[in-house]
Amino acid sequence: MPELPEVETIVRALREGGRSGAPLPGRVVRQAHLYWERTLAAPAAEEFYRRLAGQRVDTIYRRGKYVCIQLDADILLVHLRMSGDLLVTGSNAGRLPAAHVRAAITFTDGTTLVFNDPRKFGRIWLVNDPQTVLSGLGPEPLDETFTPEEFHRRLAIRHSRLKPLLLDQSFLAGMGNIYTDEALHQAGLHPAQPGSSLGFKQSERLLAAIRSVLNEGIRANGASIDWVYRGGTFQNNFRVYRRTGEPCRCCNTSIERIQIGQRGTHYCPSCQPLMPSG
DNA sequence: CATCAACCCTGAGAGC
DNA sequence: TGCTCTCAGGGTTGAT
Repeated sequence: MPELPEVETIVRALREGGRSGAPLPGRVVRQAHLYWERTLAAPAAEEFYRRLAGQRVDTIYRRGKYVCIQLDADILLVHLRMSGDLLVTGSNAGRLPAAHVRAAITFTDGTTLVFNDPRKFGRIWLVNDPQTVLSGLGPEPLDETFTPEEFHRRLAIRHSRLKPLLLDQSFLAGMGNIYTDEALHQAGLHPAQPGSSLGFKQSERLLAAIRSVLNEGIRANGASIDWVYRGGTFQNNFRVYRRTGEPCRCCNTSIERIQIGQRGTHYCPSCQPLMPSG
């Protein structure tokens, strides 16, 4: 499931070329097509086709888990959700990847940007101002200007447990189930620990752990699990995620799996004790 | 604000 | 082998 590192990997591939062919910037849209209309969040399909045609791709960047493709006049925003993927097919391919194509944008050079999404949860927006979609997002965890002091301040006013809090995109943008479990383990914090119970040192340690696992994930080109394969290798570095019953790499204690906020949560009971929050 | 449940979907894995 | 059943998982919405 694409989280920040996986989205970053995809963005870099689209921007710089690589697994998905030559770089996207500079190409001009000839035509778009939707194979599953609900993939398009806004605007209506007819307007989407009309406005997109003729626009040239400018810059490509990531905000939270969104892929942002800046065009001449508008910006194309893509959220991959559970199973989405973006790739570019070659000019002489003429065929789309067999599996689950929900949308395709063909350029004047004959290449096509394909949105593949087996579970149909992914969404695409074409808007003039990205803020109409992205305004609710919290800070970027890897942004250097986002300080431990600021992070601690945000934690201090939230009584929610750390697991659902870190998954809340308005609190912090980009974390998903994998990297949240991994970061909490690295920080030695129990997933049910209330955010407001953390002292400054613990907040600082948590932010460092978050950055550490995200950077590690990016370096590994993301994680490849389930049926969505991206060529990433971070799954080989999991310390707790999907390691239920296996020994903790730090202390050999058996990793446990619990439900917190409707999410499967993996942690080491020994390395991540629940601290009294009084 | 915190918590929970339902919903959107499909493929994988389990059970038979 | 092949069927049916359950469930994960991000995010949104609505209820308590």
